[in-house]
Amino acid sequence: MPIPPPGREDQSQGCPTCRSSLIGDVDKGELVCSKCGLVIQEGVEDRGPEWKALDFEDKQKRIRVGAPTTLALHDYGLTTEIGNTRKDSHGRSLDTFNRNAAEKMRKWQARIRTSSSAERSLSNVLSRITAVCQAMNLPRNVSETAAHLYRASMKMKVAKSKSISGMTAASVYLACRKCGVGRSIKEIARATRIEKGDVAKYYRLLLKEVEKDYVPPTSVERYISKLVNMAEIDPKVERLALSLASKTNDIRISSGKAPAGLAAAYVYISSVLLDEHIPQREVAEVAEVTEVTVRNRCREILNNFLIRQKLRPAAS
DNA sequence: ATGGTTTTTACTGCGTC
DNA sequence: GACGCGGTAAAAACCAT
Repeated sequence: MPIPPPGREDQSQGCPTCRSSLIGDVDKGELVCSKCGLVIQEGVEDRGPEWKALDFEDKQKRIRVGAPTTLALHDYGLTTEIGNTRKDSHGRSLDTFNRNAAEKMRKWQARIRTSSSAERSLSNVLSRITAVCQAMNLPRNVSETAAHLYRASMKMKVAKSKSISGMTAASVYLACRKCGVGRSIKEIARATRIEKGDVAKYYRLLLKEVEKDYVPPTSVERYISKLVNMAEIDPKVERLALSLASKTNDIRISSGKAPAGLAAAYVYISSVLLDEHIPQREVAEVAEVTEVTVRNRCREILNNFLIRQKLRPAAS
């Protein structure tokens, strides 16, 4: 059943119960009756990720990574196939001349499709990008963005004679940043089995040549959420950490500092304040920084701001 | 290449369970 | 004694110039 464009009504098929017209809710991938709200068909098509996840498990369940018809395929998934049936569109047999012509066209079409070396390498890189994104459980918009970036770099001849794996990693990393998905170079390097320095090198290249706009680093808030998700920390710690972060975000504290360390410090402070007390070691570990860094950030935050614990009504 | 800044490494001492 | 924590010095990594 084809999905009508968003908001537009599809008159061809009515709702089975009230006979009203159907509306395609593209965001949810549903076909919904305009009157009674009945969902006719669910999960018709994945359109982008659902990036609202409450906890880690939820996230695992909801993230969808796939390779449908998009930028991630070298020909956008729009391939023309010329069949080798010996009939024309009306079902009549072709004469010898036309049959030979069709045969030739078919041959060339198949040859051209992936024959140029540029095409072949493009499809190679794109499949690697999707593989990496899949392995890292990244949402689809990231792999799309990464694919787009790689295409752009290729078009601008930046990718020429560059390491394919390096460009893959850099595209994915930049895509993560553009999409606001907090993944560190370190994580990308791990997933692609490339040296961190190389990822950084190609990332800089990409930044300089392709993505000229400023790409803000992943915000501390994102890191906090990520930390909390990964360590399965009580959401109330996250809430406090986020509010502390928003109230104390200050150039004195954050400029030039690794956001992961800062996030770890906020989470740590919050956990202590809420009597959850997650050890420094633990936050440091999931944030992939050292305890020393956590301590230093903590000290700076506490030195610059007076954090008073709000007295809660005595529970006991 | 270089110099300033930040992070890591490695180590020590303190208090508590 | 094991653990969590706070601190320090020096090495390493990072970044802008």
